[in-house]
Amino acid sequence: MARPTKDLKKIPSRELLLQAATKLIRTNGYTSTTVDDLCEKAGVSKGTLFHNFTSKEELAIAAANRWSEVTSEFFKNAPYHLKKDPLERVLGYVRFRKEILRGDLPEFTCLVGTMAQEVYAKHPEINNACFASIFQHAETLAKDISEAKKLYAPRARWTPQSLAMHTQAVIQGSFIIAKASGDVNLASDSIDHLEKYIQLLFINSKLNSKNK
Amino acid sequence: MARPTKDLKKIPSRELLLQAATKLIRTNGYTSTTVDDLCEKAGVSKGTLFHNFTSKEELAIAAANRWSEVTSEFFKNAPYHLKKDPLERVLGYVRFRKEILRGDLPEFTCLVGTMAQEVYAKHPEINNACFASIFQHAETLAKDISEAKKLYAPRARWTPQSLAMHTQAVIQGSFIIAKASGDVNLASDSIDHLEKYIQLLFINSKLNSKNK
DNA sequence: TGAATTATACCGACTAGTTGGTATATTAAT
DNA sequence: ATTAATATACCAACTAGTCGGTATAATTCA
Repeated sequence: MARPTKDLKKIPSRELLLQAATKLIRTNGYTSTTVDDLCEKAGVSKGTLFHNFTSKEELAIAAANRWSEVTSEFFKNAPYHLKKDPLERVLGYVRFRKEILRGDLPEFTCLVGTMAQEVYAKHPEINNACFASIFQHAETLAKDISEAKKLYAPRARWTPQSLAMHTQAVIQGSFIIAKASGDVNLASDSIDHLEKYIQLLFINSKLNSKNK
Repeated sequence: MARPTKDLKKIPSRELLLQAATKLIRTNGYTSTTVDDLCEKAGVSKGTLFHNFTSKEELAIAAANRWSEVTSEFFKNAPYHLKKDPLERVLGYVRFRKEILRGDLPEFTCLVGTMAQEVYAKHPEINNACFASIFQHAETLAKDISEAKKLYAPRARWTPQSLAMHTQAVIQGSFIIAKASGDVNLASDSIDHLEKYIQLLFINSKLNSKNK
């Protein structure tokens, strides 16, 4: 007794709405994205939206949470994780972030960074979801940084957490510059500087260790 | 024959509106800031707003332009400019940016960075004004970086412009992190990393030069 | 000078359209 | 038959922007 209807089932409305929210909010921000826009983009009626989410705000929160899941999966499967040397994994991460600056701005720009900036005062719950996403992502990176530090710069005074968070700041900042200028290369250049910084941070410690 | 009425004249409505726009948009973003909010904050009627500006968008553009003027004046008068060594001026700038992270978020956060991120797709003219502001500011810094480079790292392959823009990216990114987390220290830490990067960039070049 | 004219700054009620959200109806799944 | 999912019509609040009009200042003219 096959159930072809279920197996061939189309993407559920909830998922379509989350995707629509991600696209539209990345492009135009939270406030400018209207409920009607979301419904139209998802190809779904207003009733469906409010059947799945109690409010536009809740949809935004759900989108931020889904963003966390999707991106963590995306980076988990990225090739740089295969490197055995933790420093190479850290540098691989940074290079990977540069490589994925392709296509139109809303395609590589960060949903949660965009939203956090805009809604932090009026929608603290959305803000919390955004920070959780950024923080969680930074923590994953911090693990590799921590291993690299133990290996190559055990005495350095900076913490892996702060370097991980700095990495996120640079990436978020580079998105702002890219959006403002319309020139992705500026974002790319900034990430190059970040890569160089991390290299210098470790190379220098290596030298210091040798000299002591 | 004194003219006390004129001399004691109150701040013109136009100026009040620009100040209101700066405060409100920094806090809530462009779209969430309503015309009524702006009027109320400025203590001015709607008629007055539209007498001085043709649209909310034009007010935002004017606010971005005024932001350029005010901030450039503010940094021009900052103490780090007195240093004779250009590298010290560059480092002084970075330290100064860290020092002014005081008070509530909307007090030190960047108007044009906030707006650019939000409006780049729907209000390109606002976006242009924002980029002009960021770019102009970066160019001022690039001059000092350029002098420092000639002095201490003439052969390094990075350009003063890209380092100046990177500096802006870090600062903008640190604002996002601060807003998302509600913790100014994270912004502060990120700027510390930036300072260390610039130091390493020059120290390392000095070493390279000596070794050659 | 001082009255007439004109330009500027300002006000707040109003409007046409939009907003997030609801109520009710219809359809599909079990 | 009952529940879940979707659609549509609708609403009250809000939105940016308009309009008719007033108060004040600047300019012109007698």
